[in-house]
Amino acid sequence: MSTSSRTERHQATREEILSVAWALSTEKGLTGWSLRELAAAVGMRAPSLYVYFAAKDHIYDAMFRHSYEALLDAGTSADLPDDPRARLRAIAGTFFDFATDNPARLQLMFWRVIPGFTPSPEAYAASVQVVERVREAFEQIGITDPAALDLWTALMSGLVTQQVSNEPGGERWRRLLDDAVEMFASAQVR
Amino acid sequence: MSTSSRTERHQATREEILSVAWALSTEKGLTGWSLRELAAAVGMRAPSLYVYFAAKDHIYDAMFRHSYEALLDAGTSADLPDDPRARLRAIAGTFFDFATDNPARLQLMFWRVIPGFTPSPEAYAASVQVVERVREAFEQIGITDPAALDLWTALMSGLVTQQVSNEPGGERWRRLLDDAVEMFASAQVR
DNA sequence: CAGCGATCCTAACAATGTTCGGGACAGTTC
DNA sequence: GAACTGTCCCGAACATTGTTAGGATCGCTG
Repeated sequence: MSTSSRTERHQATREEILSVAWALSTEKGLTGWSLRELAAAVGMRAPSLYVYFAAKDHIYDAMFRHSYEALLDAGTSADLPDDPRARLRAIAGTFFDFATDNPARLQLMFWRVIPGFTPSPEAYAASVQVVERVREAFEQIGITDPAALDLWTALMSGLVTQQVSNEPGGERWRRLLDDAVEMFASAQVR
Repeated sequence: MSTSSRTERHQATREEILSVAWALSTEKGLTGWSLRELAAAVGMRAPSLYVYFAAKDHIYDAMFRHSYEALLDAGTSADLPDDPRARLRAIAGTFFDFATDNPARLQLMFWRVIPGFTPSPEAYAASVQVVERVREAFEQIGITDPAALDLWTALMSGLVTQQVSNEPGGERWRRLLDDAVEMFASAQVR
């Protein structure tokens, strides 16, 4: 286990750094911590972080990717009802609750909070996969129009954004979710 | 004109600084310029800016306020048709075009792009006024349910956000606007 | 055992927003 | 007109940021 142990330890440290970065982001905001702070919380000095990440943005990139993979997981584990509208409501609810659960994560995923940060192709692929998953779900229901999918993503992101930026922790837009789904569904059958 | 000329010149310089800040933001991004850069473009050094603004965030605050006042202007100058749905379409179109016109402005108004920046009460009041204006317009049409207004703002912000962050300069979500309005309107009459 | 690469450090760099202290000049007051 | 006062602007400096350079240590590999 010699060679493997080396890269294994490397990987383990990488993930510990990420885990601490998440804790700091949740506690002090996505941009509320410095590399020196992060390093100290892991038990090292700032320059040593560069052994594991080439730049601070690379840490954000890994977090970005993790977020979308987590969303994919949340979407997969949720079991969906058969009735089309109930199914849409379930998808919407899962997404909304996931998105509003951690504001720092939401900022990273949907807002451009970090100046100059653009997700890497690999990280971006994870986000594309999420949309693809929704597309498949829509197809099963019988909604194949790409425009409908675009409208759906706009509606969902709008609701979540309003909730988090105007009434964080509240339910004002959460309560509208079923109505919004109903509105969307009715517009599809014409 | 002694005393008045002093404060007048002060005010004029303040606005010149803001104007240059807008130019820099449009050209290099909302957070793509430094105080030294801004100062140089106005013909002074960074510390002198503090004569006019107590901090960089105060410059952003003034820009934030200006943005919402401009949106209010755009909403006021647009003349609205009588037919309710056509009226909604006009409101939506005005808003969408204004919001997507300047990405830096959109970021400042609706996204939390500047770490730690929160609009001052006076600046925030301008944004409240915009929502209030929409509320009045809705009232005239006959939509008085506050939930409908919340749904509307979510829908609009979602469409604009998707357009700017996924296809800046394009029309993919702009084309959905009338359909979105139709969907919203149909859901109100039940 | 010799060597080499991974890991971690201290020191330092450039850039940032911001503060300090002082100089120049216009306006007001005696 | 002289003295004062406050505004405007500056150079120097500070703390903090992400990041790089160079060197020491230590463990795995030949």
